[in-house]
Amino acid sequence: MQFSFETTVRIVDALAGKGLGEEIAVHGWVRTRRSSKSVTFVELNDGSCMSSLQIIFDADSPVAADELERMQTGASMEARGTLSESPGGRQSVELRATEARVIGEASADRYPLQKKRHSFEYLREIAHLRARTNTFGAIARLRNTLSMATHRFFQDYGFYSLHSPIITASDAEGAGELFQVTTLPLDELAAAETQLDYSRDFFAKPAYLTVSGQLNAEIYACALERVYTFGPTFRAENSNTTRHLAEFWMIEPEMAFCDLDGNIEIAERYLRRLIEAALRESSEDMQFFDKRIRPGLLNELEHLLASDFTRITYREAIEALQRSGKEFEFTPSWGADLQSEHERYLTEELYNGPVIVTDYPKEIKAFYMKLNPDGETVRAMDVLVPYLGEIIGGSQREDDLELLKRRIDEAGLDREAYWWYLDLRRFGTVPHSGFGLGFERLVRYLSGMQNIRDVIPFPRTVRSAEF
RNA sequence: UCCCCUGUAGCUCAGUCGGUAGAGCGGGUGGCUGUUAACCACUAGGUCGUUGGUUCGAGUCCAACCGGGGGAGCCA
Repeated sequence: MQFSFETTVRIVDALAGKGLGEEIAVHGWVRTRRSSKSVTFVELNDGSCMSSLQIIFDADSPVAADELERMQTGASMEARGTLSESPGGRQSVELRATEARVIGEASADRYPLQKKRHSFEYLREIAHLRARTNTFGAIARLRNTLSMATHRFFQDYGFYSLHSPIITASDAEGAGELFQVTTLPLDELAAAETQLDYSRDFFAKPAYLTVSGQLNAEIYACALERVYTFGPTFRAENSNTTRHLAEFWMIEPEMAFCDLDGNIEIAERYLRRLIEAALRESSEDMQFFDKRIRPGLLNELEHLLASDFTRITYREAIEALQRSGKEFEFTPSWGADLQSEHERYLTEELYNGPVIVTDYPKEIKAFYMKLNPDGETVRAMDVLVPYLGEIIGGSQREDDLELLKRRIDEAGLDREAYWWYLDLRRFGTVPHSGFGLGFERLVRYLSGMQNIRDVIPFPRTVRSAEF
C-alpha cells in the first residue's frame, strides 16, 4: 500500500463527498472503535475537520482480525476502500475498507486520552496530545481562520504587513513588566555579587522582549501609510487570570492621514469581518462551540453583527453609569477607569450590543495619545463587546512635537530614549491612528472558551512554560 | 500580588460524627449481524498532594509547603 500527499484524500473532503463511489485512501488517528461479531467500525480523524470518517470492516473484509485489534483509540493508521453512502443515520458517507494498516499503536491502557470528556485542566497537562481532541482541533482551525481573515482584511484595505522587532532596547510604553534578554552569565554574576556591566551584554545595553509593536508600526505608517503587525508579544506581569498570558499574539494596524473616526471605522469593519469569517469558514467548529462550550454563542455573535456599534464619550459613559441607579462595587466617577462591571452594564444592559467609548481623561491613558483641545482628554477609543468587555483599544497619536514632548515628561519618561519617535513629528508629521487587538482574547470571545490558556497551543504563564 | 475554593483509582467525583476506601466512565476478558457517548456480563485497579502535629486511632481535625481552579487588581 502506497500513500502520498497527492493521492490521499483528506477527511473533510471525503465527508463532502469527494470521491464518492470511488476507491480512495485516507489516513489519520483512531478516535474510537466499535465492534460486534462480524462488523467493526473505526472513527478516523485527521484534523482537517471536526467530524471523523467512519470506516467499515465487515465479514467480507480482507483485513486481519489482529490488525483490527490494534486500531485502538489514538493509533495512527491508513486505510483504502470505496467511499460509499452510509446507511447509518449520523453520517452521509463512510469508507468500506479493502486495505488498512496501523502505522503507530497507542496502548489503550496507557494512552492518556480516553474516549470520554476530559477536563480542560487535565488536558492542559497533556498539551502535546490535546490537539487531538475535538475542542483543541476546533480551536486550532479557528485560529487559522481568524489569522487568514486578518491578513485578507488588511490586504483588502491596502495595508502592508510589517515585521516589527521582537527584541527592543527601550521600555517602549513604560507600561507592562518586561522580560529581559541577556547573554550575561547570570549564575556567575550572582555568585560574585558584582554590579552588572551591560557594556559586556550582547547589545551593550539592557534589552527586552517587546510589549508592543506600535511605535515601530508608527514609523512605517509614516512611510507606507497603512501597515499592520501580527506577531508575538510578551508581558512579564505576575497575573494569574483567565485572560492573561506571558506570551500572546497581537494585531496592531497603524494608519497615516487617519484620525480617530477613521480608526474607529476600520476597527469596526475588522471586527465584523472576523466574526463573519468565523461563522462562514469555521461553521462546523463554531456549531461545536455553541453546542458544547458556550450555549447561545452563535446567537450572540449574530446579534452583534446585526447591531450598530454605539459611540459614546467617556464622559457620557460615566454619566450613564451614574444615572443607571445600579449598585456597582466600584462607584463610577470621572478619572477612574471603567471596571468590567461597568463595561458589562453598558454593553449588556444599556445598549445591548457593542459600544465604542472615546475621549478618555489623559491621566488614565498612554502618553502617545493625541490631546483634545479641552486639554484634559485624549483621542482614545476602546471597543467593548458584551460578555468579554474591551476587545480593541486604540487612539489617534499625538502628532504635535511640543505636546508630545510635554506628555513624555508628564509620564516621567526619558525624552532621549524617544528621539526617533519624536523625529517622526519633526519631519513630515501627519495625523495618524491605530489600534491593538489581542489575538487570544479574540479567539476566547469567538469560541466561548473560558480560559485563555486553552485558546493558544502552548500557553506561557507565571511559573508555567511546559512543552 | 491579594481574597476564596480545591487536591481521594487512568479520568470525573462521593466519602456522614475521626474507627484501615466507593461510584460512574475508561482499561482487561467474554458475548452480540450496522454501530455511532454502542450495548450486556464479569474483572483488575489506591503511599487519600507533601511534611509535621493533635489523637488509642486521621482521607476526615490543625499548621506549613507544593500543585490546580475561580475572582480582584493590571491589561491585550
